[in-house]
Amino acid sequence: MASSTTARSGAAGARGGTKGVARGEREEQILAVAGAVFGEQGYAATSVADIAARAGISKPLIYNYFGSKDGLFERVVGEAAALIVTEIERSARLGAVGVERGLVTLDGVFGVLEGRIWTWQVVNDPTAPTTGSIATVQDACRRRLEELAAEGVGELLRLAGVTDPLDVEAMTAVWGQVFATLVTWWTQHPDVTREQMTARCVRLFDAVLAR
Amino acid sequence: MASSTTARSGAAGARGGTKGVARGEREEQILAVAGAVFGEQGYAATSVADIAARAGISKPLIYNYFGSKDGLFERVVGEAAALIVTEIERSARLGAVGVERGLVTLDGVFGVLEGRIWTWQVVNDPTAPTTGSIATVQDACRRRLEELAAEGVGELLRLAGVTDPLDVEAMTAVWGQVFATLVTWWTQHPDVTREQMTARCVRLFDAVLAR
DNA sequence: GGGATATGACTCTCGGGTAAGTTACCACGG
DNA sequence: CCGTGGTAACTTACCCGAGAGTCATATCCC
Repeated sequence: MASSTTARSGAAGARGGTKGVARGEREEQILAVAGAVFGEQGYAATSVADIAARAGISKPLIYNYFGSKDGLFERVVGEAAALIVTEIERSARLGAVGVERGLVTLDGVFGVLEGRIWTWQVVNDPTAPTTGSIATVQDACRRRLEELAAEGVGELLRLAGVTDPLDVEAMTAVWGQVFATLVTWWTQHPDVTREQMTARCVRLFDAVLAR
Repeated sequence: MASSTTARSGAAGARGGTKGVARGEREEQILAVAGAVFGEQGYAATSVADIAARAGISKPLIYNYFGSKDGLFERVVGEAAALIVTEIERSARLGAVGVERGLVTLDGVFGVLEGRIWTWQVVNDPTAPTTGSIATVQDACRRRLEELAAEGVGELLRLAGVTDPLDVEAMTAVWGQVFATLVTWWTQHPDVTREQMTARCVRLFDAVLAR
């Protein structure tokens, strides 16, 4: 029964078998590699085979651990979103108001992202599926940022005598993108430290905003 | 050998044949449909078969006319980019300065986009190929906007005493995204007229910017 | 009849996902 | 100290559907 299963193995043959890496360890390794690759190339342009190759393992192992490409991506996004949301909630609790609050949040996010820029890219990946549980996770994270934005923006505009709800809505969208742009700009300038980046934001806000 | 080619056609059979539509006419029709579909779903999520179905024709006809999916998309993006670039160059020649200039450009772009919002989506499609001639066309269009932005932003910051080149670079990126966000926000609020949108921009700039 | 316009049915590649088998580690009895 | 079986980790080789791109053929107008 077990004598000559198939002629599959041949000379070189299949050489599967454990490499002595425990499940948890392997899982973290895959998540780290997947985060980097997804962040770099985007969800759509990344194949599971890519990640397997970069991690030095085979594709089915990834399916064994995460079930599907989406399952893997969801785990990656989940970790990333948790990191960011935790940070912006912490920043919100610091009690800064108005523009100051925006700056504090930016600084906090810069801190969390140091050395793991893919975190931001992955949560804001425009090529990710727009429906399903992945989108749910991404949306939750973005909505949290949006909430913070809406507060600060509403206050700012009220002071300036603007009350139209659509005005506030549009401005909130703008501020959200300003935030994202500053973060993205930073991720593209690796030589700039977090402190320098925060100082830059302060300078620019001072120069441009009427307070 | 040649007697009975194949049993391909059968009873119902292929029913090709001209429908009396001239080449130029058909081409414009396809471009119009393709623009709408690409703008709505994005490059990656759109199949050539989708466009053919929406246009009421068959897939090979599109290949006959445009050679490839990329060829078609490039034509669509080319038209869209030309429209936008022409408009922002026209706006630039009007001679407005500083914040005023930004508002004039926004208003002009709103005007051009009325009733053809896909124009904007297609040029800024994040799922389009990032290399090749398509990217070249998109980049040229975006770079033009960036140039305009750099001028206005440089001036604004100089007045406020900010001269660091990286500051200017970052702020230019921010302004570019603010512009894009306002346009995108408008495309998502079809009930808002161009005039209302321009007025909104004026209000928001007044409220927020130090002039 | 001839050329332009049009199509059904096909091929080919890429990438997600799976089946089945291979190897290493580990506990335990002798 | 040496099997020996059970299980967890791992791989090769495959399936299958979607979508880009092609070929041979069919119809219409002049």
